[in-house]
Amino acid sequence: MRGLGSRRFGGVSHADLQEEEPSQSSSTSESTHDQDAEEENRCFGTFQGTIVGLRYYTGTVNRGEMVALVRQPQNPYDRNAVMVANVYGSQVGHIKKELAAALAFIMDRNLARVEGVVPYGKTNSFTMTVTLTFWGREENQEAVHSQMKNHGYKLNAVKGSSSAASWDRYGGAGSSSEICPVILTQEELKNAFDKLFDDLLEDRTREMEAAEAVRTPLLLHQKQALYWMTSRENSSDLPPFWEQRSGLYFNVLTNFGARESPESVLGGILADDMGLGKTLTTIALILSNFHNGKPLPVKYEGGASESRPSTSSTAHPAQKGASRRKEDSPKPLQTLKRSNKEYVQTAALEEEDDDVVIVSETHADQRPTASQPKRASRRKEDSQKPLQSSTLKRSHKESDRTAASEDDDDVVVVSETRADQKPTASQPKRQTVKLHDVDFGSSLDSSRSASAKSRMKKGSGQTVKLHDVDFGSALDSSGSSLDSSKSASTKSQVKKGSGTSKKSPRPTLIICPLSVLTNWMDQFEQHLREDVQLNLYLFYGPDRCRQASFLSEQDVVLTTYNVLTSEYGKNSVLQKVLWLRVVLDEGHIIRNPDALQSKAVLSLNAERRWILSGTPIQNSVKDVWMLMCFLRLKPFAVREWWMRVIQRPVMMGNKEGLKNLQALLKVLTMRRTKLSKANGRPILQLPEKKVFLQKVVLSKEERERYELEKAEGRRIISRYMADGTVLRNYADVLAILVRLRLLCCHCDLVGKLTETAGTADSSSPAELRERLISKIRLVLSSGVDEECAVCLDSLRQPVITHCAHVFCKPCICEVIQSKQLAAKCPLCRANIKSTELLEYPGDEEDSRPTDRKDQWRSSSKVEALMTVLLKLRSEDPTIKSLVVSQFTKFLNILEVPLRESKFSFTRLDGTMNQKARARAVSELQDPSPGSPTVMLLSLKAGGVGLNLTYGAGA
DNA sequence: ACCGCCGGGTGCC
DNA sequence: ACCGCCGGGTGCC
Repeated sequence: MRGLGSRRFGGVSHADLQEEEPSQSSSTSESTHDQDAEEENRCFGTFQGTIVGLRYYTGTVNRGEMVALVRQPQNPYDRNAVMVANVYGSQVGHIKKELAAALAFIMDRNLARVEGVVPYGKTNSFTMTVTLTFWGREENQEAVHSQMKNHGYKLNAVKGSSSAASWDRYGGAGSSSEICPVILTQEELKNAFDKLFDDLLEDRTREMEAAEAVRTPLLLHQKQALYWMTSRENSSDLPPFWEQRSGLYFNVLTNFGARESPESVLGGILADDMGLGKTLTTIALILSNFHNGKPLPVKYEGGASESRPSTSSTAHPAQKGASRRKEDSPKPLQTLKRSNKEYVQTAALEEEDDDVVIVSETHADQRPTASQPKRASRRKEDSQKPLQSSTLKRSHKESDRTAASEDDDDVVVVSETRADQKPTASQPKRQTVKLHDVDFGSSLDSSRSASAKSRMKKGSGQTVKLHDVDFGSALDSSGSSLDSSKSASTKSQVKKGSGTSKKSPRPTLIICPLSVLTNWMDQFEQHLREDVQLNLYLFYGPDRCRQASFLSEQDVVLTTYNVLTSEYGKNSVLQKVLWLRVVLDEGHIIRNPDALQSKAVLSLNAERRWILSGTPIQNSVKDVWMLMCFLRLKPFAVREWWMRVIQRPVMMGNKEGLKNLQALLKVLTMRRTKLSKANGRPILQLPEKKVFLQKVVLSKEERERYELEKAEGRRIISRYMADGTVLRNYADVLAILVRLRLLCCHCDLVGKLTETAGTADSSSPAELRERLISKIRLVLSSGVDEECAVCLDSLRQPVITHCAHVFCKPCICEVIQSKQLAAKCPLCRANIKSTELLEYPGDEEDSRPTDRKDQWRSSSKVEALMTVLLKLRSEDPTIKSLVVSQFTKFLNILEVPLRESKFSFTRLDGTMNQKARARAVSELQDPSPGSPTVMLLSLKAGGVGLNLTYGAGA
């Protein structure tokens, strides 16, 4: 569906992604994003057309500026209408109707992509010339020419370098002056990127110390990253490709000019290799750069500190980064003075374990009398939920006046102590809630809810606004357009919304894959000074608090992509809160714009946005678009402009295009590899990696079984090959390969061959169902990390289609819904219906090998492993080992001999909840004698981001 | 639009 | 005059 975007660019926008508004064009298309760029690259010619009706619209264009042509089939005056919009999405006018009649035919049938450039700018207030260029597949050229001819128009041929060069002058989005485009290979692209980042390191050498709340000293390259990130967040620089020219803000790629400055991109991409400390750097950023380059005002246990770094703001490196900010005037110290403080305490929560003390404080100039103790937060703490904290015990009333933001507001601090603390608790729990509220004078509670309400109201008002604006303006739906007065009012409303409480947003939202959730919590614990009281809320689990007011008061809210996605569309509280910053860990996982999680992420409101990713460009340039969308870099949040200005030129080998892409990434990205150097020295000194490859010879019996299955598998696959049905039977093919790999581990891991490799066609519905269920079970229960082809992430609520392909249920349902009866399987193009989806019934808990010890038997691989483990233990009884397998059932088998040999071990696999995972990791890391020395680790659950350091290195 | 088009007013030079 | 011409009203799709 979105493949059509380039032809009806208005349909693809934030509005489309966020609000899920039905697009104006109701047509659907099979084409994918890729095809746009790779196949429609022939220029059919150009034509001088006319834009009319300028005086009815506010959108303006400059000389040489690109415009978008958008079909308006629903236009009541002319169903052939073609609307013209500028880069910000403001309508400029319409294509004259006679020409529109010709274009509509071409555009509706995708015979050509029509791009417009305004060569002269506004010469009168009624009409305007536009140079149209037609691009498309070769086989459609004739049809386009004849259609134009039928309407009395003749395309000007584009031949030779002269016209190409003139096209380039209009914005350089077309072909380069070379007639033959050079297609860069993936490899060349990657090299170009790597070279780019190498060059970058030379001018990214400035450092910044972390705030004192950060305990772990930063390595040099981390200080450099911190400086860079801080300066990006405090930047008032124009976004890439924007320049200020004679009082106007000007986009050099599209030639779009605007009177007001486009918003700076506050954030970017931290693309360091794994292991360089992206997490620590991010934690340091959160603590070190709150507003105006000041540290996050955290409290310190014992009340000894008042967030000291802010008192030395002039000396703090953060200030250098912040100095470009307009309103950069560090608040004088006296605003920090504590006067007329008033502490109120209330034990509020009834939960046996969770006494709450509200400590509030008033300002000198406030009515000091009326502060009423109220229950601040009704968070019902599930004792299972590991609530992160870096402190264990705290006194009842300690409250620090902290410099919170430019507004010097009052800060109400609501904190809580626990009555019965277990000093030894491995999971210290704590609830510290800081309320920011201006007028808490009368009743804390009522003012709070009033303020929260007004904030919420403002928020939804903004949404309504976006729905209401006309189509042209809706193209710019980031809610921050600078162009039209309508958008300007939206913008001011946003400002107001967050300013109702005269507070800038406080919390940072971190979104990460489930597998690294504990890692984040551990790292907060590990890297913060012990006495720092950070309000970190884990937004996870069934009892998570969904109160916007509560979340707004946190310093950090940590959640997963799955939680975010599952709340998306249900009026999620995460979308209501205005975040100070949103951090996407493993941010490349939003690279599929059709995936729900991508849409959910784009819908978040934040001042600053960061993408953490070891591999920001996984496959190609295409991956970058979603990142730019997330960062809200104008004008690329609208796919049309990204395609036209960056992606298509790059894919066609246009040097200018690649240069532009590089310039873009250069500004927004920091990337170091393990081999990178900081100030001439390697940034990382890891012990040398040693790989020992031990080949295990199968026993005779195992080998026979293996060969048998191999022959059978070969037979089945070659039959599919002969029939040309390999794709259709991919599940079977996968099954065969998985079976062979399982056999290499242990024969008991696979059942009889006939069970899974069922015959393909003709069976009763019941048989079909049976077969599909067994397939999905095989795909899922093997422990292989199977991806959903729609969202490219691990399967969530897996379902299997009648064509035997497995997807996340929400993903495939969305596909079906968008295509209705025409829905086809994304993998094999077979027709699919939502009624035919079969859900995964769950693992049949058949005889786990461990359950039947009597029947347990070993295998060659098990023996080999045990030999190694025993040898290691005899050399060093405390040595710790990780045993990794893709197959959780194999881990089951391994438990038996491990127990037999009296190994103490832990286990981490995908079935374990967060708490269990955390316990498994911490147990393994326990250095005391008798602690586990082996961890059984499933590759899927532990493959990404698990921080399993042990010993000195930590 | 410093146009084109429409339709009413008008009618030798 | 069932014309031509004049000049005011008007104007995207």
